[in-house]
Amino acid sequence: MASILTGQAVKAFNINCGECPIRHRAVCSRSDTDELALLESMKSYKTYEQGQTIVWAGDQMAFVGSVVKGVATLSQTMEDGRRQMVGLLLPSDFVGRPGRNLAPFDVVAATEVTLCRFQRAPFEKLLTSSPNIGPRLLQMTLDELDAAREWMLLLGRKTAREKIASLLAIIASREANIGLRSAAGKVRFDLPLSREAMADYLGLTLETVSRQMSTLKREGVIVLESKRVISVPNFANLLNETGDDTDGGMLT
Amino acid sequence: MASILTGQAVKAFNINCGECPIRHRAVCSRSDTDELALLESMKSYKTYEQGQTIVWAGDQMAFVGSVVKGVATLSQTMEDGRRQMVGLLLPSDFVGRPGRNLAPFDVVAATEVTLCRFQRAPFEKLLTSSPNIGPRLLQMTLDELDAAREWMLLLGRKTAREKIASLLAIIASREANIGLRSAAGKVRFDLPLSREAMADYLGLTLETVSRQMSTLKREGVIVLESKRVISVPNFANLLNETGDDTDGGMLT
DNA sequence: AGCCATAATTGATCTCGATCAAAGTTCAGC
DNA sequence: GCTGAACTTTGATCGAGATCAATTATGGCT
Repeated sequence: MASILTGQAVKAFNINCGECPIRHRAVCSRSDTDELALLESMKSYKTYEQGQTIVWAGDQMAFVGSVVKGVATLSQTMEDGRRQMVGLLLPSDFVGRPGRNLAPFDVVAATEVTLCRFQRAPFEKLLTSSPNIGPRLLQMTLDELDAAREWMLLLGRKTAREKIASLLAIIASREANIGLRSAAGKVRFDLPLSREAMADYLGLTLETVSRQMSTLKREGVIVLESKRVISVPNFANLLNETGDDTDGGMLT
Repeated sequence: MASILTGQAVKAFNINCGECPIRHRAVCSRSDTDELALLESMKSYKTYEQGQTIVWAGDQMAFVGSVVKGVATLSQTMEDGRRQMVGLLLPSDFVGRPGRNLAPFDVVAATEVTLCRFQRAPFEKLLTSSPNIGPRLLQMTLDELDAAREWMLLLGRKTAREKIASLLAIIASREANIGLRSAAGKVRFDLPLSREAMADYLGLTLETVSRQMSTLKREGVIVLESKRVISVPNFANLLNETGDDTDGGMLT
């Protein structure tokens, strides 16, 4: 299932990653014990503090891996400072591109972020020798592509209100691990982005984001328990504001 | 090289495709004679007339293949009719998604389009047996992803004028087979899209597209030889209007 | 050529979101 | 608990692009 949220919607590895608080999703099948061992020996962890740039666009990227903890963003910036986020990386999302030396976009830690990393070179060697990893990566990338294209609809055609509602619905469903169409009643979740980061993602200004949040709050669609903690009394009401097909949600 | 133009920037197959006016790009290496023969036996051609929908979003898609002639678009539509194009398929671009049964977006013939098609099922079997096709498809998909993300910047942050200039620059460079940074002098090319299709791609209305075209024409940046044939007296001037880094173009 | 349907241009006006500006919050650090 | 910096909200105004509405090409057809 592809999420509109991020190019990295699909989880990365299913190595039983010792110290990781999460289990990476299946790239290797459980029977690929050699691959598992090799991957296990390659991995290393690194934590980045909030606001820190993990990789600059155009720089070498020596590793691939996945987010263990925290939230990172993928974004690009124009010369005059206009910025557009092109992906949001939540825990278990994949980072990096096999076969690609240079990072095409900035990767920035939106909160404190811990990555589980694998050296790119040996990982790519493994890619050619294991019959399972390649197809899995292709499927992941196709999911990211779908997500990016869903976001193109949001950026090109949705109103500010619809954009905000869409973002909140997606974050809510991902954090709560519910499907977007399961229009359950009350949902409560943490918003891991500043108003400015939301604006960068939605193609808006931070003032417009703030105003729309206030409006949705005034109308009772959302409740701001604190600036970064939101609860949604009735998830169906939020979905109604996204502009997406009501009986289905925005996913294919 | 990824193009901002389309998710399908990278060419598809390098089969010496008998009747095809183009040569499909390398998926199989030349030595994979068995695979080549198999692919050759699977292929079939189909022509769609202008305006015809090749596949509807949500429908089964029994084939993969590539565009031989003409221009097709990938797009999605909201219930109320708002439409956003998410990819533009030019000759030699790949169509369809291995491993995916359902089409996520509408595929429409913008001009008369001829596809060279392969049944999806046998193609996927080939995918597992050949060591070359998989990695090639992964690289293609990564290029499409880069292109989609470049387009997100355009949709979210560029002005109408910059959007038009970007689109023209990309089509010009693709049709003329020149790099975006080769700021050569005069370029002349065919515009295979209606004003409405351009608007759908750029997240604008057709009136705004028309107005910006007129403005660029009035200022001498472009010359409208006919409504669908454009010449650019000085390509560098057009690039200057795209909002992208002047000494490099919009590609990584 | 002339006709007609479709595509494109141009004009007038409106509106949503941007911009400029000023308070109000929150929280880390002393 | 205070203080100050960063973040957020709110207000006033502006403007780019949308919308509504005519015209004006254009190209396919008889």
